[in-house]
Amino acid sequence: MKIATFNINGIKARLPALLDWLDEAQPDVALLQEIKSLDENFPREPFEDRGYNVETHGQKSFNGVAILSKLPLEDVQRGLPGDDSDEQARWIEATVVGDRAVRICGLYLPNGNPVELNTDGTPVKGGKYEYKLGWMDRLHTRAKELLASEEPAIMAGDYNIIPQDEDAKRPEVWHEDALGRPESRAAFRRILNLGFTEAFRTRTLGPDHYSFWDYQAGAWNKNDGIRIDHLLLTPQAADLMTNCQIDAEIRGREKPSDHVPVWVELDA
DNA sequence: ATGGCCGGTGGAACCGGA
Repeated sequence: MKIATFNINGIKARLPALLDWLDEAQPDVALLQEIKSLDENFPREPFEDRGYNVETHGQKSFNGVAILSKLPLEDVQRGLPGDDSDEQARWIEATVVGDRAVRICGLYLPNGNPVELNTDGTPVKGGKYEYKLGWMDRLHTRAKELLASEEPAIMAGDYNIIPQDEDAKRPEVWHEDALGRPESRAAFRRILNLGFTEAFRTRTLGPDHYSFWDYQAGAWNKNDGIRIDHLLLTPQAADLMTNCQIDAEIRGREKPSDHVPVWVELDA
């Protein structure tokens, strides 16, 4: 079972590029972020024509996540539990049944900039950085539940976290940024330390592996990127992993997203 | 060499992104 995550930065603008990649890469499951679309405006037909089941969790203008799956999707849940006042569409999960059932969660973790801190170092209430860290606390809670199930499960998406300095071409640029600050990295590690496997780094070590290049300042041409799109696997899923890759070349194509797909293959 | 963006909204700038 090939499972990919891809922040497409707008379904309407990305439709041709997304369909080209789907036709080539042939993922069984694609988790999409930043669809920037209401559910009723999402163009389902081209995906259904290709044999994908489509489940969306969108909102107007911003955010929005979706699951495309060639296998049936069961028990679809929308929204990350833990805060009924949170109206941002950043989480969707469903069970995909192949040879085995796999619980698959797609997420778009808040960016968190600008970072606003009180003099004691705590994030300012109501600010975007507090929202990011609070969202990660809720993710930690959901992650514990997934582990407790002792089933194959995956949490994949745009984490907006640069895990380590080697995950950025220019690490010093990110040390005060919400994507690379110590508090952000610690919150990510705290989730990993529950027992998750970050798929990419089990198979590929070293620098110059990125999943995002800014549209500005020729970032792609200079390979001035960051690695912020991740797939986290429960032990039962990690034991099934046979491959994990970043489709970086997609970034150099016509009208690309600023992110590229990252995928795993599970023997499931 | 240097500087450099893009999508959505709504119908011009502005917000949000990372």
